[in-house]
Amino acid sequence: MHDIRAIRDNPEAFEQALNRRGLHGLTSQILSLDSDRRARISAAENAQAEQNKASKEVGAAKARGDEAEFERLRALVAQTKSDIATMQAEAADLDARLRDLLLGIPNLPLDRVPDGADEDDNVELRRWGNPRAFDFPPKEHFEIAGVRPGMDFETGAKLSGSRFVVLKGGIARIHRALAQFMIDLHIDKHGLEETWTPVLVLEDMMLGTGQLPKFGEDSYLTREGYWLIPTAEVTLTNTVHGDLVDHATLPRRMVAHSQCFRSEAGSAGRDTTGMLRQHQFEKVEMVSITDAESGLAEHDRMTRCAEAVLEALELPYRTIILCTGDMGAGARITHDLEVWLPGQDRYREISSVSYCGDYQARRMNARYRPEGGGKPEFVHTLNGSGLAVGRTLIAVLENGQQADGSVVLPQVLRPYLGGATRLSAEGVLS
RNA sequence: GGAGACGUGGCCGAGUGGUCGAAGGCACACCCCUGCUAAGGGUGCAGACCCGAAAGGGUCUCGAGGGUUCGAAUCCCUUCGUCUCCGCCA
Repeated sequence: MHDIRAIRDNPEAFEQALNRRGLHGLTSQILSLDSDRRARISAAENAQAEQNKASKEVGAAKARGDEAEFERLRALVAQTKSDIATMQAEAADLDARLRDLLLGIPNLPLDRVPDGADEDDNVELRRWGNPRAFDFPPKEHFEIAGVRPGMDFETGAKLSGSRFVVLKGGIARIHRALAQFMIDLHIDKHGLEETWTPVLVLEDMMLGTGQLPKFGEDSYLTREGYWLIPTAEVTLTNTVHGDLVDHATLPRRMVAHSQCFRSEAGSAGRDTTGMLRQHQFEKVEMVSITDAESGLAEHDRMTRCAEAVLEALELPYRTIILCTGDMGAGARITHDLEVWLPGQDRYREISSVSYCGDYQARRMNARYRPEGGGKPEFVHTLNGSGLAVGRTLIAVLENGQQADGSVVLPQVLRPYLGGATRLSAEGVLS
């Protein structure tokens, strides 16, 4: 959510920044609502001040036993009461409308974010690793002989419908090993705090990180009113929801391995084969809560944390910076990591690392007191995948596949696989 | 699921119809004293919003929403959250 005062102080800059997001004319709408709102508030407050004054005099009159004056003032107060209620209602209505409008407006891109309409305008920052040269046509993950016994889409569909999968045997173990490896790397090498959170949350948390009010159809809502988190960003970030945290505890760097649930409304027909896009998947998520000064540096640090996972797994990738049109609503800048998938012969998103500034913090009302005292300031929040586990599984399988249908696995997974380094063409670890 | 209790400022915790935005403690900031792995004294210190160049003034907020009342942290209703006991259960 945006700071109305910042918009008032510099409407041109705000409008220009929104234009880069493809939004036009919102600023004048906001300002006009805001001035109406303030006029109403002033009127209501002045009326209230008068009533408060009269109320005090009522008490004084009563105390000195002046019944006539008491009755006169009482009647006066009663009379102005309904007027005040009307003015207050109007002010509250305008305030709510302004808030709703502001809640629906995306964050402002930083200057360094490239302008663009869609993913074609994203800018590559760097590449790591060389895609392997195959002496046979590489297959997609679900076509590889060694994978097929352990990746059961039929049973997944029977149990839960499309976009669900059942993993078995060696595949299930590799999947689990990947998640364990990632968490260990982040806590042992990167200094993040391992965190375990609920996957069902209250509605206010979804508002806090920005999934609501605009993107509710992307997530699942239970009968009891709980939302299933689409990412642990929701729970990790909202750990400071409503808090005034001690500055000395910043930055807070957390990592969680969680189930994620997405309805994938709007992506019907995309990535329908394989387990690239599922309704339920696992992700290792990183979240940092920082102060205003260190947010951007933290963004680079977090990007490095995610890149380190891919490098340890020997998976070629590229890091791109998303253009204004491709960036999520809450972000001021986003780095995507795209891993090389030889079966698809292209790079695919496997991590997204975003710096949100104080956008989420305003929604959550999460603040810290600056060092040496002073007014509380909003924290800055960052989130990034480190990494999407299912997609990492795909990348490991496709990049390690052999002509005979077996798969050579990354060395770093060995301790997590009972010493195994290969998945045979029959789907057995060895 | 049954019964009950609770929700106050950064934290703890008093306060049961007006003099309460709210005692006291802790934490924090500054000052004084003292002098060394401590302690003592003083002062300040909730947030949001509105008006104002500022000084300053005003409004609201004691989980949230509504009600009673001239007046609500305090009484009533609803709701969210938390806790305890019982039941069930991984």
